[in-house]
Amino acid sequence: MSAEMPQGEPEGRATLAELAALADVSISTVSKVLNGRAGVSEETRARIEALLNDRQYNRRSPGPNHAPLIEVLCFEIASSWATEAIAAIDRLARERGVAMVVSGTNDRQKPDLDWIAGVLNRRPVGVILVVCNLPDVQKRQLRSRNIPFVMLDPAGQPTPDVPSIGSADWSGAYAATQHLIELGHRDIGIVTGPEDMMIATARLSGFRAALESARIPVRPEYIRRGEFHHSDGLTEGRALLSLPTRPTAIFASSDVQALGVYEAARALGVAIPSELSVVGFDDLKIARWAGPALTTIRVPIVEMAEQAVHVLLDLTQNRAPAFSRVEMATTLVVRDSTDVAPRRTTEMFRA
Amino acid sequence: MSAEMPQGEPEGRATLAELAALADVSISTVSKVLNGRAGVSEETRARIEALLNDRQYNRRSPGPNHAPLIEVLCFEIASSWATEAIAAIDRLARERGVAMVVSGTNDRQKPDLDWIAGVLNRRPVGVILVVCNLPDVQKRQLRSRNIPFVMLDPAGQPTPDVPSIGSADWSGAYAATQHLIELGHRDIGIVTGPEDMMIATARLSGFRAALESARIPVRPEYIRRGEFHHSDGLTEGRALLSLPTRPTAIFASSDVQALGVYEAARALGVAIPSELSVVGFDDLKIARWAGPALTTIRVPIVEMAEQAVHVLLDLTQNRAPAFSRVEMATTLVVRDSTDVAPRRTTEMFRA
DNA sequence: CTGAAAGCGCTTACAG
DNA sequence: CTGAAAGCGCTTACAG
Repeated sequence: MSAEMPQGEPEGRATLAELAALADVSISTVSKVLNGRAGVSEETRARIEALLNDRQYNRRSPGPNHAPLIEVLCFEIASSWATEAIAAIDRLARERGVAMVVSGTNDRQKPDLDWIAGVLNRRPVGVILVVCNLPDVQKRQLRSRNIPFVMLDPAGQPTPDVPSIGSADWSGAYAATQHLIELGHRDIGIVTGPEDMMIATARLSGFRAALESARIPVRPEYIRRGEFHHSDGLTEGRALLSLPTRPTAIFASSDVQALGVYEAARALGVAIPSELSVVGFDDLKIARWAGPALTTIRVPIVEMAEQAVHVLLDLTQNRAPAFSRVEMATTLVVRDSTDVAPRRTTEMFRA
Repeated sequence: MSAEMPQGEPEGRATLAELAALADVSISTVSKVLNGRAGVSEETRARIEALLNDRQYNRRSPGPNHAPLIEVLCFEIASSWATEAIAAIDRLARERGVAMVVSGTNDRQKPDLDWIAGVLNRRPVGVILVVCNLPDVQKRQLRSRNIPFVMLDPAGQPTPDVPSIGSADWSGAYAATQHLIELGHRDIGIVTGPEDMMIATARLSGFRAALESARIPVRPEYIRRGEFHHSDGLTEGRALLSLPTRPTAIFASSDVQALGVYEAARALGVAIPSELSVVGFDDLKIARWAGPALTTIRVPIVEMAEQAVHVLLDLTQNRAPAFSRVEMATTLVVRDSTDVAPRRTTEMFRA
């Protein structure tokens, strides 16, 4: 037995075999639980999970060599939204002496195949999912290793067992639309986000509800589907503005989209806000910088990110969070891109 | 066999068995070389080491299965520039199976006090400094631990012993200014970046040089200092446009600044580009989205970030990089914010 | 749902 | 110096 023996640790970390003996099951079964595979009764799974937890399986030993990490998985890492969230997470995590590993999803809603392997290897304190979700297997893998996770503005139907932090998208969209209605607009178009994203659906739904409350019929041709990108705002904005009865206001489901609508309007010689009012959603920095400055719905990204870090650190200390889902209030920010509706008849004949 | 199978990779990473076959030795021998054990002839060892290197065999770092990490330290993590760089680094690093730890500097040019401690603890494969620098002590700490580092667009005087990747700022500024001169502008203002940042100095210097080449005197009141922010573009832009002889063109040292100049012009009722031409620097996405679309100097952020990762991974394998400093070419991108100089006296006539 | 068994990638003591 | 063989920790297809 040479000095190379790596088992210098006081207890040595548990092996599957030991755990199997303790739980009175086979090694295979422990392995399944550890990797979130199916084919284990709920009871057995619970017993083994408790054991894994108890024996700190594969858990980094706390001590001088412990550099705590938070994993952040982002959909569209280069988007302004993700950027502002990352910056906020970084600031708060740094205060707590926790470093931040950032990964992109390669622009899909689910992580790369080898992402989870890296995470399990790194043994982070927790995981924050920014506008993306995890397959169930991976959720189970994280849970069995006692790595908590939180969703930030989840795109899919939030699962009740995962704490998630969102924004009040429906009421934001309602407020945006109401603002336009109060300005006298009746012909209001919308560029939506992708159908499979909850936030897009919520925004569309809030838009509809506000119109219905005001007894304004919802015209199908005024509803245009798109992604949240600039190019979608441009394409769908152009489509809306080329309609026989063109809308006098457009609600874009994101600020970036709204800038696309700006470009469409510019190209077609439609003046904002005198001939067309535009409302965005998010209140990114670019909303303030646009010309004219964009009226939009403020999503409190920084506060949301801070919540996410707090909840995660609570969970890390095995403190249950106070909620499973919270939606932070959105607020209407009126700037220069919205104005009273132009008079239909005169405007139509001149154009 | 479900779709979850993680072994879907076409090539997978090399196994000892494969390497053994290639080297025509036993698995045991490869294992010995891999772990620095004695009992292998120098010749065999060299052959196998070459192979390991060649096949990018995943060397296990000290500690139980260590996942490789790149550290990225960013000045102003939420800036568009940093964002685009981070996204590019992430993409490339992920391809190589390396994760990315991102830290902000709390908006100073040097890292937080406890940053280096975390880095040494995490034992990253290397460090990328995005628009920031390290105190000498920390450089020495990294060197002594064999952790290579690279500067991306360094703000300070580049030290010859640290590989750094920049952009051709001087020639970019020269090209921007020349473009304005060719359009007939003579009264050209500039909003610069902070004096202590090399890139700001280089851009100002290129501006001056172009004017001097064209024998246009440089008026001191046309040179306004600022940070690279929107607010500086606004403040200094307003100052320039309020001058008795107001400039007909403004060169902003960053795109974000240029949008600030847009806002100043809007506030003062100065039309772009008919009454005022504006050129930016960076070619961020927002440059394309601005109204009018911004003429700017393209800095190849993505290519620069990729270079940084490549150099770092080269250094990791103890291969010296091909250079200590490289500046990637910038290019003039003409869009809609620049036009021929207005005739001083009849500037109201243009439609 | 459960576990025996085959197997994988790796390490190591040991015979040649 | 070299490699056959035993073994370790783990995963997984499959029989029950």
